Amino acid sequence: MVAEERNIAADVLKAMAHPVRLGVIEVLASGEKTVTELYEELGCSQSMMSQQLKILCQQKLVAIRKDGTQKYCSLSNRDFLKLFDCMHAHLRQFLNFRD
Amino acid sequence: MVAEERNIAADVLKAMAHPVRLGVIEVLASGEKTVTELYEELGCSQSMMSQQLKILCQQKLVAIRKDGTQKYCSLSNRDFLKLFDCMHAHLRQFLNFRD
DNA sequence: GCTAAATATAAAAATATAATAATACCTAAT
DNA sequence: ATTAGGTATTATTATATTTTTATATTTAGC
Repeated sequence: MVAEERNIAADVLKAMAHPVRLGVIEVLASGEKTVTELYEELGCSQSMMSQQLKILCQQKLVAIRKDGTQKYCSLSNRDFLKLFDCMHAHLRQFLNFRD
Repeated sequence: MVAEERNIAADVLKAMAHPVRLGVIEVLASGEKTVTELYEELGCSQSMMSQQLKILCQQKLVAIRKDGTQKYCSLSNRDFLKLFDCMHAHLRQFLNFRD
């Protein structure tokens, strides 16, 4: 990776590096959801969700389609779901996190 | 992932979400390096490198062993190297980044 | 046109991160 | 004991992120 790629990659990772935004990615792994479904499921405010979704969309991690008065969110790049497996292993193996 | 796991995972991702720290991980993919080798190769100050290494160590992404007056850094968890492949694809496919 | 539901934006305060410069700490060798 | 090389820490300033609250926008249905 050249320096400029690393800058952009850092922005993408930063977009994932937040509990709510990670939650969004995880929930969307099982399919499309509306904004309301997301903030209810993740227990945060509507405003918070709207702002966090914007960040995820900017980095093209999430895509949104409009239908009437609602917006449906889905994952743009399911490839990053691999991260959750790595992360689970890391939490357990290196950060001694157990259920 | 439960909420608390997401908090910790966010911290791990945050540790990776920085151009210098991504650079460190990438350079260490090819093997152990001293602190000096790292900051020379990545073109940043010694102080900066020391601080960034501390963050990577805290999240157990990098391990350090001491030998005399030098410190040798290596990757604790090579599993996250997968990220670079995902990221390359993402940069090209979604963020229209070309060489 | 009015209303209500769904979503977005703005503003502000609190907190965190980034970057630099200066200084301190270790350790091996003399 | 001093020195020099390698690394860490601290302090500071600038900038960015997070979170909350209030308000605005959009659209469907009446």
